[in-house]
Amino acid sequence: MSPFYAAGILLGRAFYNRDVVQVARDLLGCLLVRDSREGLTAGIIVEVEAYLAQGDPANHAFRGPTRKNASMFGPPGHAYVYPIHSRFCLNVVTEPEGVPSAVLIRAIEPTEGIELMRRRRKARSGSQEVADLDLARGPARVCEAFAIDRALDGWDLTSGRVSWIEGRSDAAARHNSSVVVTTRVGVTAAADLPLRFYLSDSPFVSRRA
DNA sequence: CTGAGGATAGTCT
DNA sequence: GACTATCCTCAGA
Repeated sequence: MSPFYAAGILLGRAFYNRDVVQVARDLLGCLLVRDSREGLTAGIIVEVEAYLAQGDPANHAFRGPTRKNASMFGPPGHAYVYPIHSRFCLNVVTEPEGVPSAVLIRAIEPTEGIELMRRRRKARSGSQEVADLDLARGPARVCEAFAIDRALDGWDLTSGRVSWIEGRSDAAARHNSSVVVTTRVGVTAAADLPLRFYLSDSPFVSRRA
């Protein structure tokens, strides 16, 4: 297996500097970590979507660079965080600098800091208790549970500080019996492209095919 | 389970 | 000022 995948090892620039679909598939089972003043949260990535640099009108960079999508044109391994409907979504930039492709993190299975995630999600949903299965099921919920907002737009995820991603764990690999491929959620353009990937046996996936 | 409605930053006219 | 959007929640069937 590629050294990219080593469990507990920080994913470096080379991991992200590859074809966006390949990176998307390889991110399944990896560990997203967020270190904040409130504490540490982490979880296994179970669902992602790819946004292509070419021929993909659903990509925010489809019509060229703007202030909003600037991070997508930056180096691979940086975060692209953008606001939507009063919430945020986290993408990971892939392929060489100047090529605006990215992977949307759509759902995570929490493994560390679960109590902190419960507090954050509860606070954001009108003090209603949030089921553990729903803590990070959906891209905006991921950002709420992990306290990711616009301040992290452009952040270098290979720095190993504040927020980063580690290679696939053995436990996740065992669970990763198969990957399901479907069309992307919530996009109206290029709605037929098979660019959503999730772990088939994870109950933390946002929507099943 | 599905569908309607809330809600806000960025972009365009 | 109007329109769009990589969504979420909840009411109703």
